[in-house]
Amino acid sequence: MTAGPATVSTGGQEDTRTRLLGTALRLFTEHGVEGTSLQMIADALGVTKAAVYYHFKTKNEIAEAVAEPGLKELNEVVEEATRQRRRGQQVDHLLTGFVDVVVHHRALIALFNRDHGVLRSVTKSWAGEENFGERILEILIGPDGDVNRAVAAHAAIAGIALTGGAPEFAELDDDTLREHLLDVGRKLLGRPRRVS
Amino acid sequence: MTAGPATVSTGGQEDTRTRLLGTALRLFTEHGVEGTSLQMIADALGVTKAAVYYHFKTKNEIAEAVAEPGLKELNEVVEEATRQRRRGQQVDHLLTGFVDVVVHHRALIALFNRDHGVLRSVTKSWAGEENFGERILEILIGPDGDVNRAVAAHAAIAGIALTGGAPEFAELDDDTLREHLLDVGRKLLGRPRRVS
DNA sequence: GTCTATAGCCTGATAGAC
DNA sequence: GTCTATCAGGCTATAGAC
Repeated sequence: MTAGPATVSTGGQEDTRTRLLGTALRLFTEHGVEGTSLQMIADALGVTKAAVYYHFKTKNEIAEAVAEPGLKELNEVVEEATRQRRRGQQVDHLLTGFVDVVVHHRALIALFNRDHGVLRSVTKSWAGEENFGERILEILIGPDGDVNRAVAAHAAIAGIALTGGAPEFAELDDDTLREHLLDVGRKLLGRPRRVS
Repeated sequence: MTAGPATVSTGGQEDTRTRLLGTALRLFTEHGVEGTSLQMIADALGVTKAAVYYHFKTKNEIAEAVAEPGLKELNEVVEEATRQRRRGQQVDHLLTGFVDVVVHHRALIALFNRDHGVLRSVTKSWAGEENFGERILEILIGPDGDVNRAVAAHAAIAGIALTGGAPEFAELDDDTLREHLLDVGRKLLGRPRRVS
């Protein structure tokens, strides 16, 4: 929010682009991604479809750009978790970090749960970073993990992401939702509750 | 499978319809629902688009018809669970029944995970039966369930469905997958392992 | 660099002829 | 019952004005 252009060397170029992403997010939230046409975005901006096409070559590029903040945060969480020494710390860091990202960007997640399904948009590959969804599962499962552990890890990621974006819990405040989602992860991954 | 027409009083009418559903399922599995056009279905059948429209008024009707066997089974599970006397029995019956349906129809579930997300196609309303996804959650949560229980139940349904349809576990045999998915549900819902 | 105008091709969907 | 012809609307693409 507050996309202040400040004094960027690129000048007003970012202006239309960010304005476009803003209204795109608004329309996506309102009508879903598939339910939002480029025409609607163009009309809301007061420009033509071709003007939209100039900034983003495809509709998917717009969706990716909208999702980027959340994916970027999640990527940082994964990298931080990888740098942890002990395996228990890796799992705990990843779990809490994942839940934080989900809670923080739950509006975004609710959006992508509508059209794609989470495993496709969150767990799959991201622009640049090769499939970092697998990296998340690798850390959670561990080197000596069996099938049971793999199923549990998979269910944890899917359950947390889908539940975090569920409209039923949209009114819950961040802290409460985070605590309950953490509980889901801890039950499935067998991590004890941290002393606070 | 083995859609034997047998001797139906309606004559050869069912023939084209079932043939259509068969190829539709095949194409859906291959390219996803959104990725399959009516043109592709018509071409694969050797007919025109309008011929397809004669049997199904809309593309969604085809998808619903393809998903119907699984939804029908799930509905029976819910009704059976409702008839159970004690609440623990209701939860156990629903959990095992849900896992059974997921495992049995995992190809179908994998299909709908791709385009909709499970909570939209499995948990939402079904032709005729009003939103029976809520009925599932009601039973799992129970009359005196708090928010923590609601989040756990939601995560259990989502986690089981998405994990059951995940391609990573497609090669697993039914019994193994069922056991691990049951474990997920038991951990989240706090049900002890049944003595076998 | 930024946008308008226009067009191509495909989709789901309808109306009406055999 | 089945198909031809046709429609409005979607995304993608190019040409050219400022």
